Amino acid sequence: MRIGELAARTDVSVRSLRYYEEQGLLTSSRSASGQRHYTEAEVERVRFIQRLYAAGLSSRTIAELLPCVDTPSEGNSDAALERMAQERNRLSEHINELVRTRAALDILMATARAHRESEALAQSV
Amino acid sequence: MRIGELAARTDVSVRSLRYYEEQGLLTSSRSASGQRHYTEAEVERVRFIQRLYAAGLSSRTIAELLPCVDTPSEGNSDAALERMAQERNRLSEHINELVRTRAALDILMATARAHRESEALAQSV
DNA sequence: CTAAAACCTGACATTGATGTCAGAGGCAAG
DNA sequence: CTTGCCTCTGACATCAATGTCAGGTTTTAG
Repeated sequence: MRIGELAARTDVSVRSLRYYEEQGLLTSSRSASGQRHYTEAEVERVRFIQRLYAAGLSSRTIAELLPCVDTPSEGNSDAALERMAQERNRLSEHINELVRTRAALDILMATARAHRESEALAQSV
Repeated sequence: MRIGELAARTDVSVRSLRYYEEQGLLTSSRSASGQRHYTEAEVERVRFIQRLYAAGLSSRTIAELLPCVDTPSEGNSDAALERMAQERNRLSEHINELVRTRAALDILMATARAHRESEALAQSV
């Protein structure tokens, strides 16, 4: 498929796809005239990339991990495994923090609701 | 306390504290000579702001929610409550996504480890 | 064949939070 | 009083991901 279709199917802009390639996160075969062509597999790959972005990884970090996805053997494995474990921890910590923040929001909302009700009560008297 | 101390205690740069004030997230009383002064309460507030930033809220969004924290009564409550619920949902979704990403990373790591072991095995033969 | 739509490269713009610098003033200790 | 550190404002720089535009080529549909 060409870049437009990949963009449509992944909800990622054409611009971004080209940027991913520039950053070494994505590869494409080129037609004789130079147009990028992708296979089905790239759809999943782009979604995975998006997911890592959403997890707060930079493209540099993603670029370090993806080779490990492509060829899960090789000498890279050792350092890459370390790297992944590290990012995994960062992610876990981040998740914990978000959960705590959500809890804080819940308390805030409960307080606000309580105030609203006490106001309604005051008004009804 | 002055801005330097607040910065030190919250691990937020002086520059950022001034930025928060500019964005309406933080207020300070000024001394006669124009220097900012803060109370103990601001320490917690800055930490909370950082927390919301980490949760992916923009300063604009934070600015919408904080009034509701300061005066949890008033007419703002109604719209603000809606806003908070909305952000709360966004946050929950985000957390879910991160958890799924972490799971994907775990699978990747397991695969890499398996490969490493099978290689070690091959070498030992 | 022709026009519209999609693609190419390369460049510049944008956004948000933050860094950094310059020039000036404030404040505490020696 | 002076020296050193902190603070002030205002401006410009940065970074990463993405948007946007221009000028040119390719592909597709009629």
